[in-house]
Amino acid sequence: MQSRSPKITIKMGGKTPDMTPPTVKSIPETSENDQNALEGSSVPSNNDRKETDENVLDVSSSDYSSDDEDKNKQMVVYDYSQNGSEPVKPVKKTKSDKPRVVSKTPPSVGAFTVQCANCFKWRLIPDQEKYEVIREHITDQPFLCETTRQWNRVVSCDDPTDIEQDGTRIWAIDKPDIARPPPGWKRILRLRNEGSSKFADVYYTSPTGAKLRSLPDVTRYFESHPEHAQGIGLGRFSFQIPKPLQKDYVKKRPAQMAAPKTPETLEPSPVEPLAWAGPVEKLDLQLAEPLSWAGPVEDNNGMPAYLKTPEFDPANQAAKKAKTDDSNHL
DNA sequence: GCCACCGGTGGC
DNA sequence: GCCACCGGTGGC
Repeated sequence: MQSRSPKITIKMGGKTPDMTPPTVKSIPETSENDQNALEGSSVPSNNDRKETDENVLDVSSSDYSSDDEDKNKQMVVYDYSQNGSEPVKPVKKTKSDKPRVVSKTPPSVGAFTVQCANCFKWRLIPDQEKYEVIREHITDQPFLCETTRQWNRVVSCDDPTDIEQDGTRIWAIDKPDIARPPPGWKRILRLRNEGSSKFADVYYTSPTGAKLRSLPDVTRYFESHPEHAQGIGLGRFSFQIPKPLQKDYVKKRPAQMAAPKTPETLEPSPVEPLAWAGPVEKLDLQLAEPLSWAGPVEDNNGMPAYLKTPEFDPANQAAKKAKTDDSNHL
């Protein structure tokens, strides 16, 4: 096994001949977990959530070049994110005279991949169902290259990785050990567009076609359909969503403003910090690109050109808000 | 800060 | 009217 972490680099947004080696840095947040995963420790460090053996989804990015929206959108999932990197945000600068151009179609999951616990190479999983089977017991039954024999594929740790983080997709960390949906049920993961307040939504469709988006929903459903509740515990349902590696994919909630300390003076406190939420500053971020749905994973080789080197250093957040796009000019 | 949950609504 | 999608927030 490799000594150090295989690198994950996500690049997207700009096109840049790679002048820098793939930057591999640990993602601030995920990195610790990654470390843990690496060590095989199962203890999530400070984070309450255990994110040790996550899977990572990669939702496509896309290029932004032409007017035609033939972009990729894929999501890939793997296990053991033992590494991290600072994803480069798809910052697209445009004259934002327009408040915002909503309603782009959100990205979709394009592929599932799981990382071998030995060699850390990623193996594509043929379909969601197999992926869910693997994910369900990923902690107790770590995924290995040879696991692919389950679907008659012969691959070993000596073979090259199936897929790389090359900036053509958006990657996200999935939660481990999520139960498979009960028979007749489906678990649906809907991704949101970049800049949304959440990365994705999970819902379940029942055998009767009902769509449930929370545990209380499920409970209510079972109450009204006792006949379908047969031996199905709530433990079979999980609404946990994956976490994007791209740190800024999800818009952060503006910090709560502390209440003014001073009780009062006679002044009518003219102050009013407009809520000034982020549209402005984040603006560049939110024009990601017109994403569209790239097909299945097979084409993972025909990667569109938009690679950008992440000069972005996780360490210096400063750059974040500033124009990252300087570097982004086409 | 994260996440579970649910309300709102624009587009169909 | 429905529903896919998004925002917000309370609780941790």
